[in-house]
Amino acid sequence: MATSDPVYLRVVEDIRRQITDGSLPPGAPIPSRAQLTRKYQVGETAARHALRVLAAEGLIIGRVGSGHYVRERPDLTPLHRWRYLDHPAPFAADLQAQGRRVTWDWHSEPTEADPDISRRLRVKESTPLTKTFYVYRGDGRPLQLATSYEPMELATHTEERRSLVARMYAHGIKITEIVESVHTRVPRPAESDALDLAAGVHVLHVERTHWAGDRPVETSDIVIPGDRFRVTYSMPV
Amino acid sequence: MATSDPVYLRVVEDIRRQITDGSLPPGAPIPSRAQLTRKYQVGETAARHALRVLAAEGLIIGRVGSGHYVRERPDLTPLHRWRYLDHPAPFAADLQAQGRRVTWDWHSEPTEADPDISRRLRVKESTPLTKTFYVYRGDGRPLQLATSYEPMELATHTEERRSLVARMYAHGIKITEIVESVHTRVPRPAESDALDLAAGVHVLHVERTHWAGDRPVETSDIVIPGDRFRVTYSMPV
DNA sequence: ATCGCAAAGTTGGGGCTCCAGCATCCATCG
DNA sequence: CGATGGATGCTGGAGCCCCAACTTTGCGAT
Repeated sequence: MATSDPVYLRVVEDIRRQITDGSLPPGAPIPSRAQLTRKYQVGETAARHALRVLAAEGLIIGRVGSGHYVRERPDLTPLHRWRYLDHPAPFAADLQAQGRRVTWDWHSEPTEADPDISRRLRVKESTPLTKTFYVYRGDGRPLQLATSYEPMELATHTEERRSLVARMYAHGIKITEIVESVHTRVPRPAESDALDLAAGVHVLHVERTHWAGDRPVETSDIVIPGDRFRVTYSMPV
Repeated sequence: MATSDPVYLRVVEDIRRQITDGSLPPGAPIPSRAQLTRKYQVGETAARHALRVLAAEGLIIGRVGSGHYVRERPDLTPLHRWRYLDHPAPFAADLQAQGRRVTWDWHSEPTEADPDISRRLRVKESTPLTKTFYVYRGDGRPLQLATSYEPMELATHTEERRSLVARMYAHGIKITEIVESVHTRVPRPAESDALDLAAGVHVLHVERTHWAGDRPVETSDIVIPGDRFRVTYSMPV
């Protein structure tokens, strides 16, 4: 706003405006470093920094050798990778940070054919899947349920306390993207039991799928009680 | 992991590990650029980049002239600033990005004494507050409700389509932090009406407070229907 | 013993440069 | 006519440098 604002911010704000108001639609290419340098009369450092900030915000994506492009779907959590790597359930890391003792246990079993899950993993219904059921507890009380489905040949070593990402990596599969969809709903009876839910309490349902390139390799349903679920976070402006 | 990994990542991962395993507790100072350069035998660029990444992740905070420190509360949304500046309600920007036409209207009125709100704003119960009620619609259908409370003398110009942050800035108040707490609950009758909720549907309740330094200057309750609320986001790993 | 001030350290903005690796495109060769 | 190969342009990593603004610290003077 003021003239003393860092110059890279001018670039960031101008491009951001163009993206949010639609003049740069999804998929549109962003000017390259060299072009930005000329267009906004800034140094290369500022141009690079602007692109890096926009990429970190999830608004654009850089493709090596090609250029930067407006993302199809804005990416809400580009920089929170670390809190997802060691836990199949979100918020567990946050709860730990809040000083609560989080523990979890799980067991795996083969799963019968489930059209919905097969569709999510884009495999034939006959493909054998491994279903792993997790219960998360905070200070002893059940906090979250997670049900994870993986193709059976990939699901080795689920008994180990290793993250999915690390396990897949051992198979030569590199997880490149996680897609989550969140909504709330009425709990199923089994869920009410497992979570020790009071009558009438709803749950947050997170449907998460791990992708390796354009192939889904794991999908899970995470169920979080609405009354016990309370996340507090802050952001510096 | 591989030796070909960028060197700054080695620094990031080592510091991150120390923070998550507790050897660097909240408030602890992170070595400075110069110290990191020596300690990890990397260039200054790599050291700076590592600190920038950790700061962007919300794990550490940099204080000019002083140093970087482990944050007390990990910051979940450092880089999503932009999506909060123009909307008092979260997800509105995301819905727009999904191609839905989001509109909203609002009206302000003075509010009677409310101990709970006064407590949240840390003002005496006698302090006059302005209450602004927002309704967000996506393609005509009600999507979210928001009720915002501000001290009356700050709440001028709420009739303008300006963001809270910009309005406060005009008062010389710089919003430095936003704290949100999220849980789900049963909707109140008025909310069911306004949101056109089917029976039995629960809502997401977001309690948001804008802080200027250590002083809360606005607080709002945001209500989101559980059935209509569906956010999908992706993250590159 | 306390106050004030200067020096040293630190962040954040900005600049310039080099290079590896990848993508794209076009021209040339079979 | 089609396939191959090279030139060109782009990103991302990395190095080194300079400077303004701010904090912290310690010294020296009162």
